[in-house]
Amino acid sequence: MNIKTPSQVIFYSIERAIKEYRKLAQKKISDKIDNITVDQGNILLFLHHYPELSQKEIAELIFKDNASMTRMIDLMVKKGYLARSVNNNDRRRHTIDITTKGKEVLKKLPPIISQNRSKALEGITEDEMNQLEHILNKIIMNCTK
Amino acid sequence: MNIKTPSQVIFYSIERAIKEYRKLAQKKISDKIDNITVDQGNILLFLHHYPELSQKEIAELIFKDNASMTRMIDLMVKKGYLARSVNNNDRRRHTIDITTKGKEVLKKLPPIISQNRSKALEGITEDEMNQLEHILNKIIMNCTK
DNA sequence: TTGTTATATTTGATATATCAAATATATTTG
DNA sequence: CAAATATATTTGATATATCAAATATAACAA
Repeated sequence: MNIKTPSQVIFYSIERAIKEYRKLAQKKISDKIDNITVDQGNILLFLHHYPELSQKEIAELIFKDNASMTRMIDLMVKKGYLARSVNNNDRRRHTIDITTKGKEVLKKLPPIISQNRSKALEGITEDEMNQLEHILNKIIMNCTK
Repeated sequence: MNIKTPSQVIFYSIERAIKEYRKLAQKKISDKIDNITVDQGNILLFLHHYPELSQKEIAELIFKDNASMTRMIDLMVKKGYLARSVNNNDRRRHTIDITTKGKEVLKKLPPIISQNRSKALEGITEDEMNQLEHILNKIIMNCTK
């Protein structure tokens, strides 16, 4: 396969970068909190800031499928981090509440996440981050339009 | 959550970009080839170029776990794209051969992939690709070192 | 050569991804 | 209002991700 053109390599790099970051993030979270995945942590954080979110809305925010979201929330309910009840304004929707156990996790999460980001972005300038953001947005637009 | 700093957003963008690209790629592949996933296509391509690859080596190339690789190859054998046999030089390893059915897929794959890349990278300069590559590599290094 | 250590693959358990179909409730239209 | 359509969630089927433990073979060391 000799020398690869940038376009051949670029998606490998994107994929690898996010996978390595997730691996790091999961490791650091597991070191300090039992039984929580990166995605479960994200769900807690979003629900904390926007308590009214429906499953569908959370799914969009963290780029998951509705079916995945049902199962993730199921699991988090089973583990005692969340409680699910029918929303009386719209009985199709569910209201998701964070339990005391979920709130305990929420206390520990932010510093870990911010350390993970710092580590992963070490030596990268604000300017580079903006470039990265800008180019990735182009790719996202190209793929979704 | 008001205004987000670049570092808060960047991993979301990376994740979203690769997910949207994968979605596009899978759709375009499924349009023309039955019953093949993006990853299965990648396995075929790598095996085509490097027939001697072991499962472990393929796994590294496409950033998969060994356990995932076992199951992916199992499935591809079951579907008739690959044949697996013990390597007589090292009986721990398996030799993976591409079947006639697998070769049929291989013929159709490259133009689809190249179209997908072109679409996803439309309007992005070579220079931007190199920048992207460079920054992503920094992230990868930071996460793995 | 035997015991120890290393490597490749598999298996089990659990979590997530994705599509399509099913279910329940809301909303819109004739 | 009744019928048609839309939306939110669930379920089933299949694929992949990840860790840890098991298995088989190879390579090395005493």
